[in-house]
Amino acid sequence: MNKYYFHVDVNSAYLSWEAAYQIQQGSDIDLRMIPSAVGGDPKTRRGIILAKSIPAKKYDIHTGETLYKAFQKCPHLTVVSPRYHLYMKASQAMHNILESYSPNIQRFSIDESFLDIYASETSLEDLGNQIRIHIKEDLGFTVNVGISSNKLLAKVASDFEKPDNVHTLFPHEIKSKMWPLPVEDLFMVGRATAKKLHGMNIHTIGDLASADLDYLKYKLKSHGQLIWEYANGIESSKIRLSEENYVKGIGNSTTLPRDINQSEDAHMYLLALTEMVAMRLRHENKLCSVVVISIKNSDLSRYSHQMTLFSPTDDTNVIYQTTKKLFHQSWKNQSIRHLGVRVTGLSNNDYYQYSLFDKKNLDTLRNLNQTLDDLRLKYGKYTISRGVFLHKKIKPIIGGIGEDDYKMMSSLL
DNA sequence: TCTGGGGTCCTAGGACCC
DNA sequence: TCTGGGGTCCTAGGACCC
Repeated sequence: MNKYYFHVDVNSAYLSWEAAYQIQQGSDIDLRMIPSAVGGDPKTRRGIILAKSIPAKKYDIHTGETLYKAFQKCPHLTVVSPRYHLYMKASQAMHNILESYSPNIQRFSIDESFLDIYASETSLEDLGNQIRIHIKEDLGFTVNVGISSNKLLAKVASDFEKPDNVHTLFPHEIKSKMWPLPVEDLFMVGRATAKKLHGMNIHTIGDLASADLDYLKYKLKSHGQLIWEYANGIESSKIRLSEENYVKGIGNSTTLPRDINQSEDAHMYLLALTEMVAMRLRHENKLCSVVVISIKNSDLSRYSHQMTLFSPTDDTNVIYQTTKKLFHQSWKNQSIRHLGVRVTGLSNNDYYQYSLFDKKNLDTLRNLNQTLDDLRLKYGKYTISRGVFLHKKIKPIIGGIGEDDYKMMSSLL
C-alpha cells in the first residue's frame, strides 16, 4: 500500500451545475446537450463567458471571451447568469462525497479538490472510477479524476481527455503522456511565461524539462526553477487542510457601468465596495491592518495604492475613509473604468475587546456594524443603505461572494 | 485579445533600524 | 560625516491560478 494523490475536477463546472440543477427542477432541456454558456449578464450583453457546453465549443466559443463575440459566432446560444450560491452548494455536496474516500482533502478551488489515498497501484483506476460514478449518480454531474504519486501530476492527468474520465500520470508515463504537450498546458505557465519560453525556443513541456536549469533561473528567477521541476514531474507538497489554508486578504472590485471622472462618483463606488468587503471581513471574525485600492483607467492601464493602519479594524467607516484618502493620494485625474477595494494584513479579532482605546465606543460601533450585517443577511443586502445612495443609480453594496465564503486556492499546490 | 471578478505569491526599491 | 553591512517592513507592480 502506497500513498497516491487524486485530483477531482468538475467538467465545465458552472455549466454542469446549472444543467444538473435545472433538470432536478423538472426542466426537460439539458444545457450540456445544446450550445449554451454561463456568463455575464445576457441582457446587457456585458461580461464574458465563464463556462460553456461541448456543443457551444463546436462554435469556437471559448472561456473568457465577451458575450457579444460569442453571440456573433452563435446567435442562438443559450446564456444563463451565474448563480454562485448554487455552485457553492454543488461544491459542498461533492466535498461531502469525497470525504467518504479520504480524511485528507484539499479544496483547491470551487470545482477542484485533491485527496490522498492509501491503496495498491493496481486498484487505483477502479477507485477513481468509483469516485467518478458516485458523483455522477448522486449529484448528476460529471468529473475528471487524475491519479498519480504527487499533486502536480494528478492535476495534469485530470486535464487529459474530458469529460467523465479517469486518467493516470505516473512518473514512468511522463515522457509519453506529458512531454509532448505544449508548454502552456503546464500548471503555472501562463501567457507571459509562455511567451518568454517560446523566445528561448522552448515549446513543449519536454523542451522545458530538458532545458538548462541555470539558464532558466537566470531568465525567470525562482519561477524558472519551479516550472522546470514541474516539467520533470518533481513536486512534493502535502494535502493542505483548511485549518492551515487561511484567508490572507478580502477584496471586491467592479467595472463601472460607465467611465467616471468625478471624485464624488468614485467615493460612492468605494463606499459600496467597502460595505461588502467590511461585511465579509466581520463575517470571518478578522481585522485588517492594510487597505488597498486599485484603479483601472479607460485605457485599461491600472495602478494601486495601499496604506497600513495604525491599528487593525473591521469598521466600515474607518476602511471607507482610508479608501477615500488613498484615492485622493493616487488618482491621476484620468477617467476611471474599474475600481477595487481590498484589505490584507488580517488578524483574528479575539483581543479586540481588550484594546487600549475606549472600550465603550468601540462596542457601540461593533454593535452597529453587527446589526447592519444581521439585517442584510436576513432580509437582503439592500434592506438598509447609507443615505448618500438615495436618489443615486449606484447600488449601495457591490461585490459577490457573500455568506458562505470559504477558503480558496493559492497559486501553489 | 484587453474582456470579469476573486484570489496568492514574488520581486525590487526605498525607508528605517542597529 | 557620507562611510559598512545586515536585517525587516512597506509599497507598487507583475505573474499566476480558477
